[in-house]
Amino acid sequence: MINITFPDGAVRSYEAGVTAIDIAKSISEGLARKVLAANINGQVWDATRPIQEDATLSLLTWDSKDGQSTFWHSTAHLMAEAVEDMYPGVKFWVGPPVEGGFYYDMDLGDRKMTEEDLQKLEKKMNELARQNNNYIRKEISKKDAVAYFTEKGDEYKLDLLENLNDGEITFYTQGSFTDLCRGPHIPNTGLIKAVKLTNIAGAYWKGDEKNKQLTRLYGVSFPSQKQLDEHLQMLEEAKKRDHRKLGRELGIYTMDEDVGPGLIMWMPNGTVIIEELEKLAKETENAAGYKRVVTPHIAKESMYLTSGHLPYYADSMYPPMEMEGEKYYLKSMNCPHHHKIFAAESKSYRDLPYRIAEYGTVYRYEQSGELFGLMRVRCLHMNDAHIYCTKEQFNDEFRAVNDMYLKYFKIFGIDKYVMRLSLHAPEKLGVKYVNEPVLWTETEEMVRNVLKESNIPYVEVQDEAAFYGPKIDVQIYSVIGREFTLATNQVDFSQGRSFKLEYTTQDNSTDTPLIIHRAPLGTHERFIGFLLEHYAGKLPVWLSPVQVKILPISDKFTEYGKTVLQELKKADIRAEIDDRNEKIGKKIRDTEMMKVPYMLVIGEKEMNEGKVSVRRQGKGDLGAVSIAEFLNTVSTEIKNRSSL
RNA sequence: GCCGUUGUAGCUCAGUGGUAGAGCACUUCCUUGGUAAGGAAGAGGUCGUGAGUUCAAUUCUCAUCAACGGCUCCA
Repeated sequence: MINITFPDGAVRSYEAGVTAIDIAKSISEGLARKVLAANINGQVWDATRPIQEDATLSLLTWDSKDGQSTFWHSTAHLMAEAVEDMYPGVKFWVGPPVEGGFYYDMDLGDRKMTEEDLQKLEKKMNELARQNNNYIRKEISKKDAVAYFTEKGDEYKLDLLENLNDGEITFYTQGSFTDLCRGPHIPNTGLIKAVKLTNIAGAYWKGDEKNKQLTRLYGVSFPSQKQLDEHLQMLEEAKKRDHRKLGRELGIYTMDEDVGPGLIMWMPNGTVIIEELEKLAKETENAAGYKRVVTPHIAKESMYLTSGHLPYYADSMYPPMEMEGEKYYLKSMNCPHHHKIFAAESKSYRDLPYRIAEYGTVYRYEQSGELFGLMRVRCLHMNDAHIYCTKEQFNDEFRAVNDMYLKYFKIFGIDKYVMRLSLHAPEKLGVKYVNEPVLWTETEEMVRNVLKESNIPYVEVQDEAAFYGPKIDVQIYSVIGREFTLATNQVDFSQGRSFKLEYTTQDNSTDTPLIIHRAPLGTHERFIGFLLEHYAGKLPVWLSPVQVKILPISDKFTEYGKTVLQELKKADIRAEIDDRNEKIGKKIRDTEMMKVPYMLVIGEKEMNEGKVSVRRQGKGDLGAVSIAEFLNTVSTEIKNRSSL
């Protein structure tokens, strides 16, 4: 007999060799039907795998993340079975569960998969699922495993086997499909009640673009049709807050083939948002001791050779223009220009920290397939600044930048983000990173300390640093789940030397400053893209292109409406009047759709009493107040940059 | 850049080997209406671009450009 410890601490005895399913049955049949897998001593196991020793156990159902992953992983196998049926001779690479579903990478040879095939595959998968086949785990020797896949002619699985040893190789079989797989899997295909194959994509083998491109099939599945329907419904809802859709509907930005891919044109509404963000940035930076600078959009090749950018990033810079025998590049970063400003006057330690800021326009020739709405573009406006400081000043400066981030995030109500400490990879020194092993270690430790001291939660990631130093990235997710770096705070111990930047120290020698590159508000493009999705288009009043819309009931009240409009404009409120020949219901609907935060409905009653009837977007009628009272409310809300 | 999909009016989308349609938006007229779409009429597109097949191409084929879903990349 063995002792099984349950999550609540209860201990029960079972025969050795008992399975999680058996245990579930001993509790209730209903529970047993829902069990997908089990957590045994902290490891996820098949619910059908015999337990031989004392163990802690928790049963995993759809309600747990591990349960879902197992479910999706098993569905990937089911899909592979269907694919093998439709495409005999197909070779498989890997098919893991991912956030929101699963995929399987495969080599179809010369054949192509089309959207129609997906529906046929779904049908086949449903058929196979209804056969109620068990997922059967089998431990197998490396020799036999190699023999199996050699026979099958699947060089991808053989490649996987190369890195595995006897004793750690298992096969899983369901129905007619057998796969090399670590597992675990759900007990039976019959649990998979609803399947949706979402898309076909190419994916390089082992993620390397030099390798062959495999066909990747994405899908998602659920234990009930209802859950699938809800999932699809949720995706539909998410699409509604896609910044590309909102950007068009709200007149924020546009793009045009004649202008070029990835080149954003900000329309009047979007420009208002830009100006408000810049106002915020300038206020904040002024208060924090930054000075503003303005630099040109181009520079000679020699500067990017000095900076070291050209060798690393030539491919993603627009090709140079030739003038007077010189090559000029569109700038893809502002730092070199800023360094030149630092170098323009001799500096002493008394001048440090020297902080200069610019909403700099930079151009990056991003790969065509990477362009994505406002999030990934080829011309961007960075909330850029560079801080030149001594080693002694570094901690305070770096922390001040972090504090600035947190201040901004509070204003925007940004709470779902990950701070990522991006470190170098020692084996790539001299290739991807400047070859200064000691400086790397030192500065990485400095940055880590700042994060620790300020109690900011963060994750460390290798091989994500800039070529000139470690950095902290703030990662966010778009509504369709793509990850982006919203803001960045970087240490640079390299360019100061490259540009021979110097300051006179207190003892009259010279030293090179450390440089901090920072962009808490990222770029206008990405930040506004993010904000549109974050607020679902319902921007706070201070950011709204139109803050107040005046809606006269009929044209008899247009004149009064215009006097209200003048009052609002005098108070610097962005207001408009809807004097179209439309009914009030129509005017309200249109204004609601444009997500204007305040609507002022005015008619006979309001005109006679010198009032306005206030309607808040998404909230409805708030009743009538005097013009002065409304002005006061709105002005305060704007001044405080309130989020609601 | 690579794989796949798509490209018809400002927007969302039907449709066809014989040079096109709806809804919304737009213009004009009627209507003067109290908190999410009042009514009528009108205007608007060489069907992404280029070539090929054909008596005839928006429709079929190829190329190209762009967008979309991924992969790779992201100072």
